[in-house]
Amino acid sequence: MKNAKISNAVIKRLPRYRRYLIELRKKGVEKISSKEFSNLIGYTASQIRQDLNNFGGFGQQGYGYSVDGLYQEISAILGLDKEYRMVIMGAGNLGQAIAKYTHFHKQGFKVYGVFEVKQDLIGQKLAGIEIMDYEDIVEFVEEEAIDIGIICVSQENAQEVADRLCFAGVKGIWNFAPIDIEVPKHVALENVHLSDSLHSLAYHMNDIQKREQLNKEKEKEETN
Amino acid sequence: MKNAKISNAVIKRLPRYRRYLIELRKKGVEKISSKEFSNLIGYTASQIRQDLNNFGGFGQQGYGYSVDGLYQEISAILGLDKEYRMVIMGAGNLGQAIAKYTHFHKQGFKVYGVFEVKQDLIGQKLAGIEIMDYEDIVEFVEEEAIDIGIICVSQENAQEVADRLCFAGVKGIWNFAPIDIEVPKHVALENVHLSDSLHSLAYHMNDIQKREQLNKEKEKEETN
DNA sequence: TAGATTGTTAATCGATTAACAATC
DNA sequence: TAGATTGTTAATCGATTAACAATC
Repeated sequence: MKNAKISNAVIKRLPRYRRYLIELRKKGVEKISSKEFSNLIGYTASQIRQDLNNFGGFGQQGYGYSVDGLYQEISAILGLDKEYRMVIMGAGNLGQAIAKYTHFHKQGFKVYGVFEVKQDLIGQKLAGIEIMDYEDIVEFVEEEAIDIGIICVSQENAQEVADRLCFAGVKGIWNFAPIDIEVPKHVALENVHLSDSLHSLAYHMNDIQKREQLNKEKEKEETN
Repeated sequence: MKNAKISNAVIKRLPRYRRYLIELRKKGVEKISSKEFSNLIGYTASQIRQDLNNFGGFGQQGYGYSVDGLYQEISAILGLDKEYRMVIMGAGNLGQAIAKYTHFHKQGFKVYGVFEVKQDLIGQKLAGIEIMDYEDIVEFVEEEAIDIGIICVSQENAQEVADRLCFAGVKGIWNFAPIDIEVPKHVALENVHLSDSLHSLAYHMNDIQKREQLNKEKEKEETN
């Protein structure tokens, strides 16, 4: 159990557990059973227990789980008890928005620089963070011990930027470019494909409408 | 086969297929077999054929799939042959970035208004789009036949904004607030939980490091 | 001790992969 | 016709759910 590979399905649920635990803590709830948690979060009690037991026995038979204890455990599993040093690649709209978005900063994910190729942007400041020359990225990552590179450049440049970041030694890449980039296996990669997400939304909207249409037609037939 | 519910795993792969087909088309490739496509995209040939056959027989035995034909089919399945009328809720950093991001506009997802409660922002323009009073959202959605509401407000206000949008009659909600909102079942919902994504990245970074550490220790032991 | 709820094993379900007959 | 590759059925794999003994 100690170093078995955990399935990605489980990992993707952890941040969600954590969000609900934060809310419970705010409300002053001290303990919760897997059944109560199930009613709240919508996963089965069985799945909750199964998920948590991948990492250890955090509960207590006959009692349940300590809300704060579980929150601490999940935070540690995700590595949120550490700080992360980040750079943003690309000072376009998305890069700027992320630089300004304080939400991540509060959670220990801190932006130390924004990198650009456009000479007119270099030297300016974004929410107190300097925009620097893309040419200086490797040196910066090494000297500032940067952990994460956030890719906010165009599809065309994303792979080259990723290569440069990996060469410089980042441990993780958060990719917002609408393309599948490749990274060496010792670098973690997380994609945020916004277009894909929007396309998926479009599908579901149309699917709902198509089903409503079909139901109406069926009702009509039954009336006849 | 015609109106069977398609699993979400399949739907999530469709935009990715489509992206690769666009690239192939750009390169002038006219036909592709499931095996060639597999090498390119990284899914098994079997899965590709299985996925596509949920919607119909788009291929031809002994030949393969027409790149352009398949692109058209998948676009139609996703509903990308239509236009979508959108509003952005919240003119903060994220709302502003999305308003300015032209990528979606080019794909037929058009923003017709940004809504805010902060009086000092109302009346201003963002990339040519007017910032309007949140109080006027219901009327606007009805009059302008808005399809999609994009939620870029704080966690605290997200549910109330979603309720208002659903009441006004949007068909889909694209939620960027870091909270699980609830919508009636006739409204499609797609979440972009950026924090969750970042937390998942943190996990994988730490997991890689832990494994490297373990390997090193094991090697040491073997040398002794 | 009795009741509650976990941790864990076993059963089920769904999704992916393999195999192959159909057919271009 | 022979070769290639699909569409589809069957087998496998992994993830979810159910069941229950362990234990607080």
